[in-house]
Amino acid sequence: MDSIEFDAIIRHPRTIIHIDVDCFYAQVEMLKHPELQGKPLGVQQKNIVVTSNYLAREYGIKKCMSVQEALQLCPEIALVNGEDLTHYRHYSAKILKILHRFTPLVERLGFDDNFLDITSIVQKYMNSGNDSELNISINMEDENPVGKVFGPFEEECPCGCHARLIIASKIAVEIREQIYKDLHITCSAGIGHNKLLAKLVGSLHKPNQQTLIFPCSAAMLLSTIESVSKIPGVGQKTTQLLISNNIKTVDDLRKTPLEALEKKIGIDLARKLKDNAEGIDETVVKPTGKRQSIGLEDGFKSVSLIAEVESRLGALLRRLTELAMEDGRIPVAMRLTVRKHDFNKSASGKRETRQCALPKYLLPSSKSGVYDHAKMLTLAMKLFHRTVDVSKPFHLTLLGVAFTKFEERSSGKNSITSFLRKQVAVQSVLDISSEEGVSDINLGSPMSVNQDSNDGSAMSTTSSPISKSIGTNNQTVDDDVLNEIEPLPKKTRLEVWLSGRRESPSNEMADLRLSPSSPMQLSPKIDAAVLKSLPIDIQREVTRSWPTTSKPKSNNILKYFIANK
DNA sequence: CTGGGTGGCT
DNA sequence: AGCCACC
Repeated sequence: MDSIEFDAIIRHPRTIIHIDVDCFYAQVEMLKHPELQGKPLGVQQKNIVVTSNYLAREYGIKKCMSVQEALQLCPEIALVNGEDLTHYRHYSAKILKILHRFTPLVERLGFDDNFLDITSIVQKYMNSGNDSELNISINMEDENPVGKVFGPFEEECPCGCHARLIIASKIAVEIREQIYKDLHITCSAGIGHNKLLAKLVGSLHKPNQQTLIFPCSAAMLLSTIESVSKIPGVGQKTTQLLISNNIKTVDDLRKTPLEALEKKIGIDLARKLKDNAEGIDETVVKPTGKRQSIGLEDGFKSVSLIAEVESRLGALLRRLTELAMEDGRIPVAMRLTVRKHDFNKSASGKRETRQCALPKYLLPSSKSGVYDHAKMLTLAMKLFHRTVDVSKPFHLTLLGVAFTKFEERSSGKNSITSFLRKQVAVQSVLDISSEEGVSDINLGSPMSVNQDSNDGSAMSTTSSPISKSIGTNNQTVDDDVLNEIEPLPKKTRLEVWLSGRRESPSNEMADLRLSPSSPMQLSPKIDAAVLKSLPIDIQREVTRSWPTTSKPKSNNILKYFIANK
């Protein structure tokens, strides 16, 4: 037995707390809507109730249940739209700040799931009865843990972990109390000597509770969870792989010899799972740094028109650049995500992504402080054309855009890189201005193409930055990427009209929505004229009925304007 | 009739 | 770039 294995089995040197915010989205929504206090509440994204408060759960509402199902179980449930994650992100950041008061060793999984390695904090309390930096008093006299304890209380482990875990349970109370005091948000906690145990044990008693596990109960806890799918890291695919090998429970996993398992599922996975089955997990708490990507997605029933793709991407990009500004770092790559409608499966198809560099001149200059949204959209559309063959009909069910790499800034805003970047930015502004005329390119007005009047007539007399830059084929020094873009077809009236609509996130086509009870907002006359103005291939595309699971659609352009949510 | 994010591995 | 996983 080597020393690592030795450590894992009879020494338990680390002390880990897992903090899980109770039904996070639902709690945030209850804070936003105090009038819903005491009522069952669900958070809805598209047709899904992604989470609910505990009152709603009493009716049997589960995570990611369809709205219809949820309403059947609990007709009086209040449903709140949770597609915009801004508030959740906000609270998540506040929670992280509180956790950082205790230790920088915080690993986040999602917005509401955190591991803290408090080994050194516990050590300080063990040594001196307090932590000089962490100004929190802990009752060292009481030898009993706070909160629940999983498993029988057996004799102390010779490595001394019992005392450490008991102190940790008191620190967990402090953490939860501080989060509640500052934010009025409740959390549950799990305390153990590794991440696996801390996470699993914390889920035993919720909400607003905490549970400790001593190492001697580890194997028992793992037996208790039964299904292998409960092991963190074992998702749908791995579960199916294991089940196809007749392994359903953790005990099945335990009974399978390592050598046999390695042959079935691969050496790495086999070793990890065999360890986990015994409650062994040596993975470290990896402090979560800055996000590696910042992205937004929008899902929908179907998008088949380039104009709508452009419109939706424009909306996503505007919000994305806001997020990037909040983040403060400078993105240097852009990724586009699409999900194509899959006719073979009733469920959603797989995603495809395309990435490209984000040229420096697209970044906010220190002068204007804004992104050039028009060129960003042009770049995103270039990625789109690289992903989707628009010469054939396409039916997308999701569009996403993300910034995926960020400029390293060695120091603050006076660093040499920052200085150079400003010079470049200013230079590129000058270049554009001198070639196009300052009045034509409106750097200070993001996405003017989409923020112009709702009345499409304005668009016919004012050229957008996009059409301008294409029409003049401008060759600024920094156009090394954009000048490769094949010229977009001149905008049709339909496209102009569509892209000129004011949008709201996830509701871009609201103006186009037709309901049986409301009069049509698009007159048949305009309809025909718009249709005629389309290129012939687009006409065919727009008027073609595409196969669906339901009855064939009529050859009427209006159906493409009917709400797709 | 399945959400909107993230990160890691290959 | 895709797959898988997590919340």
